[in-house]
Amino acid sequence: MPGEPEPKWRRRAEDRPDEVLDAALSQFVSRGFAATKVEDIAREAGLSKGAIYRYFASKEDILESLIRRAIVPIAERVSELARTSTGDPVEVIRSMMSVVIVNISDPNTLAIPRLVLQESGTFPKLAEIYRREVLDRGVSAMETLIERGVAEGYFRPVQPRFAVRNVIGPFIAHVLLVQVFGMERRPEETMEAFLESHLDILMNGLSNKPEGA
Amino acid sequence: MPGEPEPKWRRRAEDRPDEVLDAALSQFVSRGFAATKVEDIAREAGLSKGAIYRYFASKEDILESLIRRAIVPIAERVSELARTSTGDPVEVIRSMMSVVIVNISDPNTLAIPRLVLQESGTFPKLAEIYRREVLDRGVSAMETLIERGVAEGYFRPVQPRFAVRNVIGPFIAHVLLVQVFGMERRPEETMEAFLESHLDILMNGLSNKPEGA
Amino acid sequence: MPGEPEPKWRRRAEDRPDEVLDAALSQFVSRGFAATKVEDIAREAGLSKGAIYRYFASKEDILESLIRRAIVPIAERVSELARTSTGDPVEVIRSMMSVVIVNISDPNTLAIPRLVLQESGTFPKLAEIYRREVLDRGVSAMETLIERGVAEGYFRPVQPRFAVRNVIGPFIAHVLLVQVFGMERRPEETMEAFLESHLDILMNGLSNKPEGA
Amino acid sequence: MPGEPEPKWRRRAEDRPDEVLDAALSQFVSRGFAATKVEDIAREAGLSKGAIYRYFASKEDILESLIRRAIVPIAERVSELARTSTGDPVEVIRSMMSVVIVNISDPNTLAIPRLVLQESGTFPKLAEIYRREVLDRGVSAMETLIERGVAEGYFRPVQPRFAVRNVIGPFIAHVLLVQVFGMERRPEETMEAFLESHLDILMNGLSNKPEGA
DNA sequence: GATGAATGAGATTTCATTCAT
DNA sequence: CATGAATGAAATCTCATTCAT
Repeated sequence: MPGEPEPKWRRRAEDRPDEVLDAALSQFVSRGFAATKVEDIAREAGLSKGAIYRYFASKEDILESLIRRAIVPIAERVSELARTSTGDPVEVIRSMMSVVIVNISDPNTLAIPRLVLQESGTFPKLAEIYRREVLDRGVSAMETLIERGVAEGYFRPVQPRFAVRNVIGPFIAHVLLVQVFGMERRPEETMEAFLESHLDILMNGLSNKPEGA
Repeated sequence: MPGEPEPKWRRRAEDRPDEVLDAALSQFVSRGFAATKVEDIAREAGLSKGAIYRYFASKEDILESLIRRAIVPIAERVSELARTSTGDPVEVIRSMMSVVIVNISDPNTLAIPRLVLQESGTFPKLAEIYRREVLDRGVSAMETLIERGVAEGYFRPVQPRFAVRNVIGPFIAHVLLVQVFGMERRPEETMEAFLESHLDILMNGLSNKPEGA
Repeated sequence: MPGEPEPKWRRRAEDRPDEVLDAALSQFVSRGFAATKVEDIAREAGLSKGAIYRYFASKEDILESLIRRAIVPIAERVSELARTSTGDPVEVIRSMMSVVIVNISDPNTLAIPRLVLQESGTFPKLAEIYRREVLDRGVSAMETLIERGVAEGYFRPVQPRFAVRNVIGPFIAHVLLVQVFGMERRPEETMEAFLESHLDILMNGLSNKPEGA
Repeated sequence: MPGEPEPKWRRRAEDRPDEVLDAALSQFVSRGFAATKVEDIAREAGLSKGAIYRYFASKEDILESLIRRAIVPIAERVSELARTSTGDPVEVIRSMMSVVIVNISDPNTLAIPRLVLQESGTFPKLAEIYRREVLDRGVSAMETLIERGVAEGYFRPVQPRFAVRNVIGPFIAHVLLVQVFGMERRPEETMEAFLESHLDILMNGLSNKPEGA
């Protein structure tokens, strides 16, 4: 004898697309695109299989929309970075890295490049979108920064196009080892500690050259 | 013995599994595991769909076998590296990197970690095998090497577990940018040039510390 | 009364069903019943999908209503024909044919038998309705007419049940060839010219019998 | 304890396509293309749903193949007709009509034009194929025949392009009335009787012209 | 009433795996 | 043994119909 009939569903056209993408992201990342059923996404998004197709034309469309949605804020952040890059390049790099660390720590942000990586074989378009929108901009901003660092005497005369790899590579390695391959991490190995180590080695090198040598 | 007709269609049965794995590798990498049909593999391997199942229990079994087969020589090489690691650690790292470069340049070798990466979402077992057999050994060998470098005064007092990321990360970044995301590479950007740049920055750092400062 | 705003979006509810049927007819004919979506009909009728179900119980109900609606005037016309059939049967046939020609030239009238033909496989009920309401009456009226023609000496002693086919068949052939199969029509091949040719051959035959032979 | 294990299925790749088309024809005609499930066809053809797709790319492909297969012999017969058309055109027409009657009496042959008619709305390609391969040839052969009949004095000076409709129309009317709309047929109304009636009316007309008038 | 979001049954199509030949 | 025809489970996508708003 409940007074309220409790409706079977609710109309929420506004919020659905984002909810579907959220659900899809989580499913794609944990099972891979091919192994995720549209019904899995629907269930997690809290609606029916058929309703998904009101918002997306196909499963592949969901994937692509997902990547595009995630890319917008990243691209904006990168553009901003390129503009504000004045003063000691080391400090710029350090603050950039802090941003990266924050993002890397958020599974949902990290999920995007993971997904692009995972599915780039099957959907080359994804890799291309990501490269065009994120990498081309981010990498070239970083190159410009290093170039300036060299020109202004902060850095040794390195080749910026290569040096970029030394800046971002260790992060990628860290994420792969820890997140993808599940290498166990000791308690003291925090992201912050890793950042300090990375910056130290990046700036000063491994070599123990006695001064004047 | 020239009397033997030597039928060309008869190949040694013991070679078949390897041919199947070769074909599977090439297909899996270019289309992804899920999008590859057993028939595709059969066609490329030059035998029939049914024959595949004489050698492998399932499509997944092919994938796993593929990873296992590729891992054996890598693991051996890594173990050997750990043993022969005497003398100037810089030289050891340099020669290791040369080996890495050779392997990275071979699409079929590079294909393995790519594949593991691609399919780790769907088959966590793959990531686990790869980690256990390759990363755990390789990374710890590298750690040991750095540890010794620090102990013997070659290197500054860095944390080996972090420093490893600075050694391998730039390679990973390079491969991802170029191979996965298709960032264009200028003619002068050879692997060898990159190796020199990486080693230089890794050892000496970016920072332009004036002597005596 | 010019003070009334006369909202254009409000149409008389009693017109709606007819508008739905008009829209459905046009859609069914051009795409077939199965390939027509209820939403297509709704869009063409200028109302929403849900509103359709206020007037019709199901898509099939629309189809059946459509046929029934079209059949009423035809059946009436046919009954009238049977009554007014006095005097020279040739003239009756000629005037009947004129009516047929007018109707055949109107795509919407022609659409009904086309639709019945198209969907009779899936919905035998349609064929049955059409036969009972139109053919049974029309054909038997025509039979009666011919019978009288024979009895009164206008016609040769033919079998009315067969002769009917010679009267209506050429029209059907014409429509099929031109409308359904798109056989090109020369400018001089007007409906009127065809009617004259048909009547001439129907009455006088093809044979070139010399008088008195 | 039966000695023979009775295999679940049999390999008969040679015969399958034709069997599938036979089954499809029967299903399409009785239920319409859209209402026929691929599984229905499979069941009637005696194999599984999936096996259908070894021989045909899609359900639509089955339909098209069906029409094409049926058209080949018809087109050949028509071409032959055009060649052998010498002597009294009335006799040619009579023998042609006999052929038509035989074919019309075979449900499977009649099924093809019925199917084309039914599905021409949804698949205009079908109508086009049928027109190009059958009608264009058949109709023009008939036109030529009539033309010759007129030229040689057998026929009155009719317009061949119209007269064709008087020749074939009554057959179409007959088939539609009887087969599609199920008008009941009396025992004496055999195909042969109809043929004689049709020929008589076609040649001599309905009109009861008193000799010498 | 009208709307169109949501449902869910069902249809097509794919393909790993089996097994007659 | 090899082959590839055949199976059948499963996945994507469609759309008539319902019902919250």
